[in-house]
Amino acid sequence: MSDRRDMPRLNARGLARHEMIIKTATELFLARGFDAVSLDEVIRATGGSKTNVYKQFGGKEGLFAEIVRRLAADFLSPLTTLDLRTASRETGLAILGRTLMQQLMQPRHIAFQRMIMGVSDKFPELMAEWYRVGPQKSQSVIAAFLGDEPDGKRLAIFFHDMIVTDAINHALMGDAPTWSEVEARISAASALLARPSG
Amino acid sequence: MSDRRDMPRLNARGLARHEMIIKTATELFLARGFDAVSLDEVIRATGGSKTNVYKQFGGKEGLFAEIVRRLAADFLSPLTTLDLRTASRETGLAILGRTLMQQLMQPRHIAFQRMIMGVSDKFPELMAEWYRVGPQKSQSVIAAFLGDEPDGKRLAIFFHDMIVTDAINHALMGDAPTWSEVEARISAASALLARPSG
DNA sequence: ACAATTTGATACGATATCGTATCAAATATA
DNA sequence: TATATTTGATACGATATCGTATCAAATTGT
Repeated sequence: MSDRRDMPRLNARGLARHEMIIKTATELFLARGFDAVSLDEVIRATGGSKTNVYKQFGGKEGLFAEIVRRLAADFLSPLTTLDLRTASRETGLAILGRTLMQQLMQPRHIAFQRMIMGVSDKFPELMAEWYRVGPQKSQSVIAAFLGDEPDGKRLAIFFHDMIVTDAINHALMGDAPTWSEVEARISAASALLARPSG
Repeated sequence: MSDRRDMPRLNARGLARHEMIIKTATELFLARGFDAVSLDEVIRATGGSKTNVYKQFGGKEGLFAEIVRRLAADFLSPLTTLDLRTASRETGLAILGRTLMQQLMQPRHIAFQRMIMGVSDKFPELMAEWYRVGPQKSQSVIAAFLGDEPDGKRLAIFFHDMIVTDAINHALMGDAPTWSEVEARISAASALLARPSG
């Protein structure tokens, strides 16, 4: 329903404000969530005025949606540039796992996950979009590496959730695991799935 | 810092109000989260007056904390009454998994998980308490069934996260898996962990 | 250089929140 | 029965929110 008739064509100044609003609001939303951040606060921190937010994004929810979409797409970009053609099954899984976890354990991503889950009832479509470009994408990359074996898709989900879930839960409650603990789990999970019929 | 000097000794009426407030507020918080529910609304739906909330719980946050503690402890109670002494490793895991997922896939639990994760930055200790009586408890039961094998604790976490994570993610975005899909995952995970050196 | 559009600063209305305070009604206690 | 305590209903102050409206300043295009 976003009606673009009222959208001004952006100046250089307007474009700068557009990006600045997104940048500032991103940090505020990540730090405190959607509800706890007011538009007035975003504008105080950004400069300019609310005019921009309402003309360019339609309002607070539109701004939030734009921010979530940008963030979600960024976290997993390193995963697509790996070349695993010479790696063994176990080694390849371990490399995938480490690359993935290096991204997901960043405080920004932890904050993002908290933010998106907290509003998943209010914005289910945003959560769905996150899932597609987040967990689902990771699982696809893993499944592609596993090849065409039966149940490859399910095994990819298993591997993903084995190495990701508990670490993120701990991080969410301010008790992130050490990196060596993360690596230990990746090794164990890789070994588990590398075995013949697995 | 909850100072109990101002807490009245509860009447029969007072006790009834105490429980009624918790019951009403529980449903409201589950439905819409901590921030979106106002105390005035809780009282409108409960009857009585805000006097009770402030004298008995200290305020909105105290009420929320009490509610989270009660809910968290309830979800997994069925898990402790299972007798798996005659079950094979694979069958026992499957039974544990099904019992667990029957609880976790309930809409009330999905709402609870969304609620607790959304406020995990504001109330990290509440999230920690949830983790202890939730995932950690489940993992303990699973580990106990697996016995004293090396890495049993880690395998229990793996099994738990393999069957739980993806289903809950889908449920959170309003796309809960069918029960037969849940069972298929439980079977696959049980088989995976039932193999000799697993 | 001048007119049209976009952006900035600010004020406003309507509404809502939390926590406290007041005083009347109901209940418990002596 | 008389007194003390708890509960109910309500009002209040301070503060905050969103979305809109107004009008001046800056920038763009002709």
